[in-house]
Amino acid sequence: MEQALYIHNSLTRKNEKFEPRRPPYVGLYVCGPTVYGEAHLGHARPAVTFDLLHRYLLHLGYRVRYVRNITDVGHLESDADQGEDKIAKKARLEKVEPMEIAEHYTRSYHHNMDQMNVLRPNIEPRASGHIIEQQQMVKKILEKGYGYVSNGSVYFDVEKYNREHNYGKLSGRNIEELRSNTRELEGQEEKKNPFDFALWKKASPEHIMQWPSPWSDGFPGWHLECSAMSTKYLGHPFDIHGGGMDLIFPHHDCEIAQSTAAEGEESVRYWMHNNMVTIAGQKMGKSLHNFITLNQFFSGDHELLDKAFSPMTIRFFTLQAHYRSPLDFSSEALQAAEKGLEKLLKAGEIIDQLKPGQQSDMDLDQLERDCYQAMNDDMNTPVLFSRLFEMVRFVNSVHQKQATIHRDDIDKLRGIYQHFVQDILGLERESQQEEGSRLTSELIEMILHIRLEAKKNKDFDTADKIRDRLKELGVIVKDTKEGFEWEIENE
RNA sequence: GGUCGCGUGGCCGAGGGGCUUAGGCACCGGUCUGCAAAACCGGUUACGGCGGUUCGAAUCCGCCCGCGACCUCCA
Repeated sequence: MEQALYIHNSLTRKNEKFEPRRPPYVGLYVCGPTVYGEAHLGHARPAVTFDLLHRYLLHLGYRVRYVRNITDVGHLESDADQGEDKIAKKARLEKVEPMEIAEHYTRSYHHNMDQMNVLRPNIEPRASGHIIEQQQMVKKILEKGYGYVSNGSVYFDVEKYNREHNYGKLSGRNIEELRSNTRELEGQEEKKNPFDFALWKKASPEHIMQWPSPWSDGFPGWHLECSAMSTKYLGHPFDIHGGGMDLIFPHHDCEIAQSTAAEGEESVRYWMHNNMVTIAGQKMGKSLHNFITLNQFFSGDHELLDKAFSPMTIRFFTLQAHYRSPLDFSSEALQAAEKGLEKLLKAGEIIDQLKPGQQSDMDLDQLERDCYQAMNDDMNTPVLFSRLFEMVRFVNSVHQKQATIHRDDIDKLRGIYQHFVQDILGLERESQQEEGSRLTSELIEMILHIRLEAKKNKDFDTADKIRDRLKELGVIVKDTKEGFEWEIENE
């Protein structure tokens, strides 16, 4: 692979050549879910985006350690009254242990991600399992003089940090702007400046999730877990940190500040951010009644959906847009994606049936170069798909004997398909009742042979009756020159 | 209000100063077919608005309109 991978670094806002610090090893950290509810599209997009990156890096031969956290503690309810721990709040409502809630939704998340063929990260650390590491980081920041204790809580001294470094460099904010824009909120009197953020927060007595610390019984500040866990598992500095665009400020700017304060230098070499998801042109939100969970997509059980959409369709649809563009979901667009995906998967099956000819009517080396070029250009999957669909057209033409392919090129074609469609894009046919279908297949074939006889005898009434009846049962029959083809309709 | 980003044909979605017919879906015509489906071939519909820079702008600049993310304890 001569070409080099370029990725868009949010820090410089430019596409940069990707060069790992210690090849062939690559450290990748991505902000994972807060497990207090079912996974929705806002979870699917970053998961699929960075799954693509993960898979591509593996394909290129890198040894990747992919870390994605599970946030199960410490984050406060914004619209809620008391600033009660989000998970604790839900637990009280449902009368179960907070960890039970976290566990439940973690499993649900895993299940949804498996359905979409998202490879599991190598490590999925939980914030609750890394309280010690987070406390150590707080200590380190205090020792270096970038934090201060106030009433049992520890805050990060943004002003001091900003004198030597650039706070807000990732989001393009500056401290003066923040000063003038900060809203008046309760509890600010503990802080030197309103824009200081918590490293450790003292818990109120009714707060369920809390841990002892030198400063108070409390819980770690929001941004700390990612800094602590990425350092622990990937070292310092590490290669790539990813997440949604909505996390750039304050989350990732705070991470930069914390790590830099603790370690003396920045910890992340490439920042990558996926764009957001909208539904029928609107942002997704519970109050807008367009909040759709992945399970609702898979079942079709939502008023905005005309039908169910398979996990693989959601994956394909997500990848059809570039990860840095906004992605708008609609029933109509998804139905188009469903057909496109089917066409692509079908072509994969046809490749195995191709008959070789004298020469090839398509330059497969060029095709392969084009595919790599698309991926290397900041993972331009829309362009990759346009190349792959050109390949699909060629495959179908050969299948219909309107084009030819040389024997050697069939293997090459199969390789390209395997690498790009299956390995990198992670698109595969969802297993449709594999077991017990052998008898079914043979029965269908037998019936179709009888139909072929009928056709030969010009008994089209019988032939059509068989085809219509099979269609009712979900079996699509297609006549060909040699005889017939059939397939089972989706769903 | 501030920062950043987006606005492409019926729908989705790349590209990004002249030449990409991008691609998918839909629609129309053709080939094939007993018919149909699929596939293949061909076709239609573009670059939010107004100015400017340029020999030339969808692509650069300005303003306007519309949409989105973030703006400190909500990943």
